[in-house]
Amino acid sequence: MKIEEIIKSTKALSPSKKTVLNILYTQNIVSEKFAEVLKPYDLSSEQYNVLRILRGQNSKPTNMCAIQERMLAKTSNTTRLVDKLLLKDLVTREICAQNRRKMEITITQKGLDLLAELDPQVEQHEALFGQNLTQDELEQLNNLLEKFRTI
Amino acid sequence: MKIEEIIKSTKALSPSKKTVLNILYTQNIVSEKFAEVLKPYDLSSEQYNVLRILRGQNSKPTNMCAIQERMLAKTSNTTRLVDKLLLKDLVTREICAQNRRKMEITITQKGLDLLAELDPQVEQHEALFGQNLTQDELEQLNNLLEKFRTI
DNA sequence: TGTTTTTAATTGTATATACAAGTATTGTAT
DNA sequence: ATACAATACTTGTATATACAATTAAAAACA
Repeated sequence: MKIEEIIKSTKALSPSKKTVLNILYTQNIVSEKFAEVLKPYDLSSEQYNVLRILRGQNSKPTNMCAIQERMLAKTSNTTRLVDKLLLKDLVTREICAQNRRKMEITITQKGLDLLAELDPQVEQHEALFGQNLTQDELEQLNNLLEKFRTI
Repeated sequence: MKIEEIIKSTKALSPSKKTVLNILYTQNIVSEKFAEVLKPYDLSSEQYNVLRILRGQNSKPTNMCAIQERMLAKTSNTTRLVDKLLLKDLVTREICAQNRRKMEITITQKGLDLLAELDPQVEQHEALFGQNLTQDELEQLNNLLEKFRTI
């Protein structure tokens, strides 16, 4: 459905405005669907993202700064996300011996098992959206988005 | 910057995964920049969106359902957004005489003035992102996003 | 008419975001 | 060595999202 129909706009919109709205709306759709995938596991997409980052570090201890750097939403509050993951025993948190200001966050086996269980479902979620586009079109979309956000 | 660099991914990502991440990340950039535009006016993007919808109804009284239908984030809590706008005298809220379950939300002159002041800045925000793309490319991007989210 | 269902909106609770202020540790400079 | 600045993280407050439960009014129906 065209974005004008979705927001029930009566007047025509400029191409730039349409693109901004399309990006916001598409993100909403993708995120809602992803939340559905995670819901049975009582995990928010932000918590999932932190776990994924920790595994990406080959499960080595990672400090808060490094996690934050790798997150999509650069301003999200990593402390409180890690707090939630700690309560579920999906990560551990220890003070770094070399620099006592730093925290070492490590994904637990339970966390790794959870991610392993989620992997095929996450892949399916991504493939679901990709299905209507060819590889070429996906690449084209990626290039256009990159160009668009470069200001 | 490519999405792999942004999330500092060491391994290659599937085109679908890249697109999902690109959409989430681009939305973040666009939204952050938009929040900056609104900040001096002490208005959140969601509050702005409600005001824009009310003006779009030619400033006629609009009930909560109609507002919600036009919002991009379909699950956002319109009651509490309107509460905030009421406190700032940007809208009024009255019980509908025909159907006392419904609420009639109307944008005030103060709300209209605020939007009028914001209009050029909002347009500039959108144009800023569109500047690196031709009209054709913007249209292409709109079509690809529409195709991508159709599942 | 009285009961049930549907509709419209509000409220409660948990989570997340945005941003500023605060605390503790380390680094640097005199 | 002491003072000051920078770094790393936490905490507080307001706002927004997600979702379920609740309230109130209107519609449907027996």
